[in-house]
Amino acid sequence: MTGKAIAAELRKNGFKLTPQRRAIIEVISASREHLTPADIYSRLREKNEGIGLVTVYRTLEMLQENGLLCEIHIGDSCRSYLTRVGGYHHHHLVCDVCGKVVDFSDCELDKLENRLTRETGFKINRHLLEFMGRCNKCRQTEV
Amino acid sequence: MTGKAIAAELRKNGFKLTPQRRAIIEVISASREHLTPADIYSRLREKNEGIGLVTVYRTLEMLQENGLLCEIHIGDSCRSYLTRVGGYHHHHLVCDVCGKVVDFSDCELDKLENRLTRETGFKINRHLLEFMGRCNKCRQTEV
DNA sequence: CTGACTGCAAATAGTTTGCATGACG
DNA sequence: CGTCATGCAAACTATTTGCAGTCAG
Repeated sequence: MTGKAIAAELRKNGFKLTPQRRAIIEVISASREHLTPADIYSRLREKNEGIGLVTVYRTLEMLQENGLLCEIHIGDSCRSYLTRVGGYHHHHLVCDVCGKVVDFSDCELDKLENRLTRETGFKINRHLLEFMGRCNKCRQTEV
Repeated sequence: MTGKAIAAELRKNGFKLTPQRRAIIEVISASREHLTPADIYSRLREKNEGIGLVTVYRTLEMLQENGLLCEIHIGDSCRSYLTRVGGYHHHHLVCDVCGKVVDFSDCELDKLENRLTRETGFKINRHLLEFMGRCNKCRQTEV
């Protein structure tokens, strides 16, 4: 999903498109990695975008509510990291060493979900699935 | 896993069994729900156990490193919650409304894991899987 | 005995809120 | 123009660290 597509989506939902929001969307769209709010903030600073950290937080919250970016839980510290914009259902494969993230979408969990629904009486709305390991590159570099 | 089993495991690994640690283990073992560090602390306080919040944090960290309890990510705030002791591989089904947690162990992810390994070159070490929804009871109570 | 453990206080990190100002639509 | 958005400062929450005293083994 491109930055422009996101902007269009926001406009459609009645949100204002400020320079700050554009800048934040651009940074997220341009990155292949996962980013924390602080990461985004510092990248904006490097680009000399006058922006407050508070605005980053508020914009991220807004984007998330609109399903335009997704959360990820990495490592022991379970802080949320934000990955590039999706809009589509997908999951992550995260490298413990370098932090590289690979997306994948077919999680084949329907059968399991159905079984759990049947056995527990839960109405399942969503799920969180993440694989953690070591990427190809890091397998070679580290012993 | 009982509190005693955990104590034995700790002793085996060369950790000291202080009254504080015993108390914390007891609280966790007794609870069927997920608990935050603060939850555990306040329960201990109610039981008039003289204990510091810091000790709770440090003990939890220690237990986690020994694989004696497991983390869970709930809701939007991705703070870690700690559930009853496992030691065995399992996942959670969490109710968004009341916080009830159901464990399940057979996640049927081997096939997916193998495919991802093949396609990405990752060496996958572990995974995080959680289902979120509404439990049987809460489906009836709320509209 | 002695190193591991505790607990206070203070530091740190991350995030949220109040409020006056500013600008998108 | 009105309303929503920004950004500073300050509040708040969660967690970590320094350090002196304490205790399990």
